[in-house]
Amino acid sequence: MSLKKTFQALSDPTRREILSLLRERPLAAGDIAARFDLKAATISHHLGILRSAGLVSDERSGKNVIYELNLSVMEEIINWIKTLSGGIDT
Amino acid sequence: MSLKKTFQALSDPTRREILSLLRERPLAAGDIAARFDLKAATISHHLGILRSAGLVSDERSGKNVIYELNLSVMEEIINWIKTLSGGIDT
DNA sequence: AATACAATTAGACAACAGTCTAATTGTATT
DNA sequence: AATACAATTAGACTGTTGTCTAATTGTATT
Repeated sequence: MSLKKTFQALSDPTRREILSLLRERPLAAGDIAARFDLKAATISHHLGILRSAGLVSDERSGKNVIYELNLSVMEEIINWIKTLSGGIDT
Repeated sequence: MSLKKTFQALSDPTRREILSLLRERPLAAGDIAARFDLKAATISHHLGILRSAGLVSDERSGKNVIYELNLSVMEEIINWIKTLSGGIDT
């Protein structure tokens, strides 16, 4: 997972909001879509980008596809910032 | 400075490399441009985006314009990640 | 097996981003 | 004040992004 992909994925407000929703618990694609004023197809597209950036994982459960937050990629970002700042203490 | 602007600015590899260059010391726009296979106008454009995202500050010094890294915006990113992870220990 | 529900994929379209060349602005030197 | 140097701005062009509607796939229910 490249930093480019990660930052690009995080640059969209809708995608950041999706991640925030997943903070509490995993959710089905439909449940996520229901929270936005966007078509389900659009949300599916955003979920695809998040998945491809490694920010979420997905698993089918019957008719639904459950999405779950994956925070490990965030480590990469933090490490990159650390190299920039020469090891700032956050 | 919005997260959108910040992440968008960081999503471009050239801009990330510029920030890395500025890690050591402030540099003139021309010195930065000299490190890349891109036209000076293009680099100037990138510097404008970094400035507008608050990631660098600039100051004119005679004929040159000196760019300096500004890390304070990174705090915002880290804080956002922290809210997502519910206070992960990095 | 037929129908319905959940989600994704395909294709179209407007808006935006990264690059270039050419023109412009700002500062210093002669 | 004329010229040269450093940097930015303007305008054009191509490629990418976010959204939509329509069509498709996958799974469950009847």
